[in-house]
Amino acid sequence: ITMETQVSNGPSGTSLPNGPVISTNGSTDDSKTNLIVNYLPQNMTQEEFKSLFGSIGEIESCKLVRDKITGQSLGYGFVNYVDPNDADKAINTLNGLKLQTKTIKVSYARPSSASIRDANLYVSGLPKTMSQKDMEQLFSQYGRIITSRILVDQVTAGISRGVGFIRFDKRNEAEEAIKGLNGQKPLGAAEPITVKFANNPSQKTGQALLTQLYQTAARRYTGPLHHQTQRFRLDNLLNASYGVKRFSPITIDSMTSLAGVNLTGPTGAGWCIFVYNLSPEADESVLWQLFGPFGAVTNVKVIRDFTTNKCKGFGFVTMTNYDEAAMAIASLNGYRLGDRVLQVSFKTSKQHKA
DNA sequence: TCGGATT
Repeated sequence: ITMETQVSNGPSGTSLPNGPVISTNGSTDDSKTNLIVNYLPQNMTQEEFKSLFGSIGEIESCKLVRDKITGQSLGYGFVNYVDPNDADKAINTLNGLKLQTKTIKVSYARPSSASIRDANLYVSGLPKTMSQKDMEQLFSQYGRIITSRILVDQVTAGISRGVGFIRFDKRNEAEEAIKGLNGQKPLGAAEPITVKFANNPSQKTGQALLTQLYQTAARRYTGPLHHQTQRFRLDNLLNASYGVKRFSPITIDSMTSLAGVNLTGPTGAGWCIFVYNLSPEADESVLWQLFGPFGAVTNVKVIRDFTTNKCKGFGFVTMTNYDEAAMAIASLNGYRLGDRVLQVSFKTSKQHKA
């Protein structure tokens, strides 16, 4: 039974226990007081959130939305004011406010409803030349777009990574967009795009979650002392690596002269490392174990054959900090893992050499 | 012997 059915015949202004005021048409009417706030800084706390929006006027309720497992902020929240005028004032004064690296967005929240859930799409294979506006234009034929984004390379600042997100107002609009656009080539594009429902933010591996937690904690509490500690630890690791057997001793300096390396840079958030000569049985955990000791690892991937599901002999590791990535490469290139000698280097952007 | 990408 839905809430609407329960209260639709009740008198105007019926209050449910602990609940909002229900209007005669059966829906809560907080459309003029309830706001959604997006693009909050990752480290903002519930208290800071409440304090910021409480400075505008009396708050009926507010909630910073956090990950169920880690408790980490998901970067957005809701504020319900008592007075609609305060909600209006909050939009006018706080929308577009720059907090740290983020520009927050403050707008009226859409009424909570099952039909607006799971309406978020993940799009990949986009032409690098396609702008956010182009993408919106392509998708807008299927419904009302609430938010959209194209992910860009962090260093070249602005080059599209060819992947993005589109949130529709309604789930059925998102479904239609998948039917209409998945596997299709946009106007004049060479490759078809992939359109599917986006993952939830908390669908990472346990290890990746731990890494993210660790990194967030490190960012929050780090200081000069911590940095020095980290350096000291890396020096120890480097010294320890002298004992590693190598079939091809190589220095970081000599690596930079290798073909393709000059094209290397951090993609997304970190430095991508190519690991070759993994066994067919290799899995992600071996990469975490090999690279984790050198510093912050955000992602590992073992490339497998689609049909056999066996490792194709190589994988990728993304590390946040250049120094740590360089140290891992210097230490693990030539490392003997079982009966194999690993080759480890920064990933090149070349397809492959003949 | 260099993928796929999850705000």
